[in-house]
Amino acid sequence: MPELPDVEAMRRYFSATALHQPVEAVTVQDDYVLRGTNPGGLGRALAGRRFEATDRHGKNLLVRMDNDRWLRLHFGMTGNLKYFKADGAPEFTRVLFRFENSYRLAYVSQRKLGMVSLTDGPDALVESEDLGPDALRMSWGQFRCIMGNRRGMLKSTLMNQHIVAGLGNVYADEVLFQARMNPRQTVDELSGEELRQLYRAIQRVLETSIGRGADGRDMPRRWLIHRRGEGRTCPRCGAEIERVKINQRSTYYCPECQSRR
DNA sequence: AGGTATGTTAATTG
DNA sequence: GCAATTAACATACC
Repeated sequence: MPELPDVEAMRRYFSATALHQPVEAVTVQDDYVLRGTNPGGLGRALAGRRFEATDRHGKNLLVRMDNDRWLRLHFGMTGNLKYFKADGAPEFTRVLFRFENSYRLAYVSQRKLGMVSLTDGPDALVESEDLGPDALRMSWGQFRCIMGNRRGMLKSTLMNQHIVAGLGNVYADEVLFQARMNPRQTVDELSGEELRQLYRAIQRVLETSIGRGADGRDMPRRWLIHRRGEGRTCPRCGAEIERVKINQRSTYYCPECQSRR
């Protein structure tokens, strides 16, 4: 689930549910996900505080507290938030925030590859993690500048969070499909016009996905996202979709529409 | 048993 | 500094 559009959906969910209420307690059910803190430290940092605002950078959800410290949530390969009023918690809940109104917010991460930490804010996180600009907020000029000296494959470059933050395996494939570019093509092979088209494809794919609630099933009919799997065909030309490994990850693309030049 | 899954990091080599 | 490769991490499913 958690690439940029999914995290944006979670950010909106957090904003709509868990702001402005004092945190009564924090229960860490599995401290594997904590980074740079521990259950006691997290509890002391949050107890009695209120969450006041949310932000997002790439795949990171950031939440500002009333003392201007920030909570950072990253969801790894599996992850979700669940706000509820009841006892117990969803399966695979790793951290549970309990509010004074007796509601709870569960940070759920089945595979425990997510990360929960404290930070001084978005800028501090970008600095400490050496993240590239947010894929949806970067300007064309910024993108052009960043890609200027790169030589790597398009797929690898788009997925590298240190270069551009937010695209993961699924959306990197979708962007390249929409831009009709081969995932193995390298950045330095693109003309200025092609780079511009790639930028536009990133913006369009992410905006469309967010606009549809980041639910893969609701994406446009002609998107590649529906054709990830063996023996599927291209929604544009009917050719068989190919699967290759790039960066140890399955990469799907249409050999006809996305042929190399 | 082995491969796969929407993620990140470190080590190694060129 | 950049790029590619490999391994590791944790867990469920086919």
